Order: sequence, then structure tokens, then C-alpha cells
Amino acid sequence: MNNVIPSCESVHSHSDFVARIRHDMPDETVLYDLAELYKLFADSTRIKILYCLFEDEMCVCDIADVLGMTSSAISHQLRLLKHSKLVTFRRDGKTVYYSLADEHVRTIIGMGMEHILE
Amino acid sequence: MNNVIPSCESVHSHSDFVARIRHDMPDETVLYDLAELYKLFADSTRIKILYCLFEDEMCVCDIADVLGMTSSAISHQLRLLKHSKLVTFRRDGKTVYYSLADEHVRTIIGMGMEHILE
DNA sequence: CAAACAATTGAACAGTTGTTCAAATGAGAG
DNA sequence: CTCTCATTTGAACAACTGTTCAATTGTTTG
Repeated sequence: MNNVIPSCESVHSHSDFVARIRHDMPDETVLYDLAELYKLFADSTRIKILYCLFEDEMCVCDIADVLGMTSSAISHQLRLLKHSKLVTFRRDGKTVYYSLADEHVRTIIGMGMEHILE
Repeated sequence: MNNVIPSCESVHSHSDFVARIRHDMPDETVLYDLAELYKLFADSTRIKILYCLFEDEMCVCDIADVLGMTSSAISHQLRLLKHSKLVTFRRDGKTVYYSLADEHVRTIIGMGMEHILE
């Protein structure tokens, strides 16, 4: 399980340090989930959709209209956001209104925005 | 530029609302950069690398050793993190030590971690 | 100089992702 | 029921991404 790579460890004798870092690392599953979360923010279409929902709930075709894209493309992305509980929806007749699931999304995007504008 | 899609707008007359949302949307370039930033956190290998650097500066082969991957794979990822100013490095003889460029990275990952563990 | 080693680089490959297109579903109106 | 329209879905496709492999660069040591 260790020593997959014949590294500088043998020369530098960093093995204790390496073992400690490896021990302190969060579980593989947690790190995977964390990456999955960031993936959702790693596409500008999805960020635009979330920005729309910052202001108010919106139906799919209005979002599509704002972004200049097809309802199909938006619906596919909303499906991902819905699946990971970042947005919720309510149906009113033929139209489906989407909104932010909680305020956490706003904070995370605000955080990133703050970083790139510094 | 508008009306790419014959949407529900014509029926619902949401055009004013749509126009306002579109106006309030940040610039395309900003949203693109924001997505690019999140892309860096959207891979568990890169997150693991950053976690290593949370504790201390580390050389490439020790990071590779901790993650059980090749130095080449790690170096490719460090190149991306370096390019976007998330990590810096110093050379000491043959080995190159990488470290976090600033504390912002820690905050962003902490934020995401907080979200998935709630 | 040559040998050894840490790190980097480029090409190639498989795996993933976002959009499009066509078809299907769900709901109101005639 | 049929028609219309908002939305969803699945398949297909191109574009992108992460790892591997081989070759190269940079540095120290003999």
C-alpha cells in the first residue's frame, strides 16, 4: 500500500513526515465529495443559472432566455444542481419555478468572487 | 442578440424581468474566471495536494509519495495550481518545495468542507 | 566530464462533460 | 380527446481533463 513509488524518501528519510501528512488527510470519500461540490461551480453556465436565482425564483425558459440558450441545455444543468440539493423547485401549471435551496450557495460564490476580484 | 429562443416570454410577458436579470449579471469574463477558479478545486488530486500544503511546504516526490502517485502526475497538477497563483515554490538544490501562495485557498476549501459536512 | 536523481514537459490515451437534437412527459385550454 | 406549450429525457457528438509514458531539463556529486 505504501512505497508505490521509489521516491526521494529513501534518500531524504522523509518517511515520518510523509506518514503524518498521510494520516492527517481527510477520508478519500470526503475529498471526493468536496471535489464533486466544486465541480458544480466549475462551469460558467451553472454559475449564471445560480446568479439568476440570487434575485428571485425563475422558470426554465426565462433562465434560458436570459442566458441565450435552449431550455434543454438549462434543464440538463438544473438537473445536476437539483440532484446535489443546491436548488429546489415548485410546479405551477405548466411552468416549473426554480430557486436556491439555501444561502450557502450565495456564500460560496461570493467567496470565489471576492478572491478573483482582489 | 435577444430572442434567440421563442420562449414563454411572449406568453408570460416576462421581458422586463428578464432584461433586468440580464443587466444585473456580472460580466462574461468575470463569470468565466470564477468558473476557472472553481475548476482547480474540482479534482480530488488537486485538493489532496493543497491539503498536504496546509501543513507545511513539501517537495514534489513527497507529495507523490503521500498520494501514491507518480511525480509526473503531481507535477502536471502543480503546474496548474502554480499558473493560477494558488501555490508558490522555492528550489533547494535538486528538490523543489511547494507551498500555499496565500491563506485564501485554505478559506475556500474550509468553506466547501463545512458545506458537505453539515 | 559522466552518472544519479528530482522535476518538468509533450504526446497520447481513456474517461468525463456540456450542448444539441429528437422524442417523450406533464399540464392547461379548446 | 386533441392541441399547445413548458419541461424533461436519452443518445450522440465534440471538446476538455487527468494520468501515463518517454524524453528532457536542471542540479549535485564523483
